[in-house]
Amino acid sequence: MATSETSAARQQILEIASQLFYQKGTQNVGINEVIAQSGVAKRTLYRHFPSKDDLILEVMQHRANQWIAWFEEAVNSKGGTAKERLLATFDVLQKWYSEPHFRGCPFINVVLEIADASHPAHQVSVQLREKIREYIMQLAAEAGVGDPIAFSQQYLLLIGGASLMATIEGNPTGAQFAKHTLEILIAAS
Amino acid sequence: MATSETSAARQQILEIASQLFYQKGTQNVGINEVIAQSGVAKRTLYRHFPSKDDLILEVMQHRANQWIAWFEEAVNSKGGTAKERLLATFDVLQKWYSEPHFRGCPFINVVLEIADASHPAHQVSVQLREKIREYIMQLAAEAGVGDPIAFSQQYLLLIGGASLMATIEGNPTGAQFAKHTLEILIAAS
DNA sequence: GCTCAAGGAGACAACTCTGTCTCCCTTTGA
DNA sequence: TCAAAGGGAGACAGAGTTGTCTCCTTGAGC
Repeated sequence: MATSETSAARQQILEIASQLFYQKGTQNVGINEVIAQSGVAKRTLYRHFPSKDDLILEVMQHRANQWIAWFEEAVNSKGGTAKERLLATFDVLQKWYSEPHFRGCPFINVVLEIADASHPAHQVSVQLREKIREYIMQLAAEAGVGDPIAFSQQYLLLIGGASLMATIEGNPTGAQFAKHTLEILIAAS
Repeated sequence: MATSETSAARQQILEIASQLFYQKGTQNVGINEVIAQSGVAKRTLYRHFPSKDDLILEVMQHRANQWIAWFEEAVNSKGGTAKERLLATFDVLQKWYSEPHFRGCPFINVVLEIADASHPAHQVSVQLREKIREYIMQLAAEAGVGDPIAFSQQYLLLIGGASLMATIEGNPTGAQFAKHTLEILIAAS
């Protein structure tokens, strides 16, 4: 029997909502559109998700888990020294920015789309940033960077800046500027 | 006689809308709230601004003009060498991030809040970024930086990253990380 | 075979939003 | 003096939103 957590309808709703929320923005997608695309009854959606905000939260949590796993895996599979992997992060990101349906970093998008800072989905993005920082800090320590904590903060600046450039100007090459900056930071440390 | 461009009601609407849009987000402020706070009739608002999108556009254009003038003035008044002024930009920004009612960079906010990239207000932010870049490029050239164009792009990364950090984490100290990074970039050029 | 949860279909309530419209008053320039 | 424009107050249309409710069907485990 399909339990409440693994039911096909639930998975379908999450998948469709994830796509729609990303492509059009959470605020520009109505529940009616989600159920129409999912081929699911409204009653069914509200049985699994008490409110639209709950649905948004769960979609973002799922997306964040997927993203960090994908990111670390993509970087680690590049191999090489820790320094090489640090630099490779921006190659991975540039590929992401260049994907045909890229419409900005979903975690930046959702924070700014939902102006209310107390919205739970806001925390998902903050926590993801922290996970990224910790991963980078580890790589930096391994690469022998002088102050890995400060370095990881500077990294957050660069990844945020590059993602913003990709989002606002639709320009994926911010990643290369960031990579170049990172190289200088490592050399100077 | 108060012409259509300088009328008191028009100025009042722009001012109130500017505040409300910034504090709560353009999408979370209704026309009814703008007119209630402005003490103006709905008919009057629509006489001056054909639609809410027109109002948003005009508010953002006004804000962008104000911002770049304020920024350049604040930096130039710091005096010192071109290099010192370049670095001082992030002191100016940190002060901005620390203001009591700071709620993120309004130009980043509006782009991501209005998910539709074809909205005219989107262009205002893109153009402002370009104005910032040109201003920085000039300073960089004056400071004897090797490649002022590439440098100005890297600067956009840093200002975007710092503004994002201030917005998402409510942490104004991103400006100091950015300043430190900028110092290294200048030294390495 | 029976029970009960999951699901489909969709009406409906109770909002909110933008933009239009009417009616009337006030100010000002010719 | 008078016409025209600016403005105030607010009803209203029309579309949109989230979330609730009823009624019906299906299927799996006991």
